[in-house]
Amino acid sequence: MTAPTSPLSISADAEESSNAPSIYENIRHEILSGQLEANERLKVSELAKRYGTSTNPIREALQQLRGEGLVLFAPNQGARVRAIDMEFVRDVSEVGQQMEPYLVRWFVEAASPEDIAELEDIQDQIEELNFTDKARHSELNERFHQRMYENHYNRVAYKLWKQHREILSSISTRIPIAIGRRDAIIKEHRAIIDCIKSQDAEATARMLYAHIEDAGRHLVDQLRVKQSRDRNPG
Amino acid sequence: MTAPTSPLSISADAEESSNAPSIYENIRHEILSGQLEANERLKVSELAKRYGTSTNPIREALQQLRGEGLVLFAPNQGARVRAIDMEFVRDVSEVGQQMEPYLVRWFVEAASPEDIAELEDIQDQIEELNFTDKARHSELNERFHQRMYENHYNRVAYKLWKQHREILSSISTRIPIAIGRRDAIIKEHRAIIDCIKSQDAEATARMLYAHIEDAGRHLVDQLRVKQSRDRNPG
DNA sequence: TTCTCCAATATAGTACATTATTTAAGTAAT
DNA sequence: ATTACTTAAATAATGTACTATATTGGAGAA
Repeated sequence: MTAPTSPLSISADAEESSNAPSIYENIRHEILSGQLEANERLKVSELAKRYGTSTNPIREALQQLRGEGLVLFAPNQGARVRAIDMEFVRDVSEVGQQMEPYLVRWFVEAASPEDIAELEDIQDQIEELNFTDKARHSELNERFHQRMYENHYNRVAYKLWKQHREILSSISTRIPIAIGRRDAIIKEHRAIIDCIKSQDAEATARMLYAHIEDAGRHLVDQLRVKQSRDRNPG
Repeated sequence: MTAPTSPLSISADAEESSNAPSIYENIRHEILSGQLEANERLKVSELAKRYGTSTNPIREALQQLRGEGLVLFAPNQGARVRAIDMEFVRDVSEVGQQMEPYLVRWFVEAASPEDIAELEDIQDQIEELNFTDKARHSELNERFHQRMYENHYNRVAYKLWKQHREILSSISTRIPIAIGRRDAIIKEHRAIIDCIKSQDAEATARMLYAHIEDAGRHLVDQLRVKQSRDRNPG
């Protein structure tokens, strides 16, 4: 219904990302994709050189990211990349666990047959892909969830979900999906669709709560494995 | 335990507000307190003159507020104050309604007798004050809730709550509290304390869910009254 | 190694230039 | 006369260049 996209926590729908990615979007992507490491210092002059601008636009982009929480400032020491570590992922995931059931209830009430058909179509694509392409799977998975929430009347909640979702999917593309988890994802998605079809908002909310919990646990577990591997390589 | 204050959605605990309020904090306060009106244009040069600085610090403060969602940008048109209208308040309140039960569950598990005693002490002060001072009541009410959440392990959730709480209390100080609501607030707070004492996390969560719902409805209703008054004064 | 101090570097703020948008005044058309 | 359109001057946003102040990091001495 209303337009989607927009960076921030609370923003109204205005704030549209135009075609050319801004410096803000670039740096944001560099942080989420891991090109910029955790706690790495973000030197303004260095970034300015890299992006071919003066320092002012860089500083403003960093301040915006600060407001979003992806960048931390210390007085007279400038900016650092927010570490996206296990605690942070757990925290963000648990917030999502609270929000998604809330968001989906409205979808169950308001969904048209076309909405549900589209959801099933996305799920078909997920199953067809069968986890052969991690990035593509992540994209489809995001579409699946987004399709349910994007028209929610609560734009604050939607934006919040979207923002957190971007953080989580940025890591999930850097982590393997365990075989057992693959089956579970498909089962859980199908179960959620069934609940929506039977118009049972509370049941859907419960299913989704469990689904996010499983996804979050898996993510944190895999992150723990990765971290211990990174520490003692070989 | 951990220090309070901090602007943003996701930030780590670093970001401390030093003693002297920054330009960012000043503008933020001006927005929340209503000194800057909804959708009012935030002219950089004007603010710079007012704060006795050059334009750069102003621009950076505005970008930070943009990241937080309190300020909206349009290309080549600069910043505007995010309208804190009924829909927005409803949205923020409903997000809180999802988060607070989650936050309080942990408190119920972890609370020491001293924690509970402190909570009762704050509630005593609220009842003693008996709504004679709206600003002071709002402060105590915030303390009551904050006391339950401030030590939660999920810093993302806590910061999010805190940020939203500041938005809501900024309006609640500008509208009257209906007589009936006063009794309800006291009853609900006492009921929550009782639930905590009996160590029933789920019951506490349910009570709190209802409490936030009531508070949110009251806020939106009063805002509706105020808005129609503002339109046809007399 | 550990500490001190100084040079190099980075941040944070000021001043200015360029480009786009507002605004209002003037003109034409209904 | 009023509205709609044009246009130009004023104003504001956005970006560059530079300055002052603080921190960082490394050489050299204890």
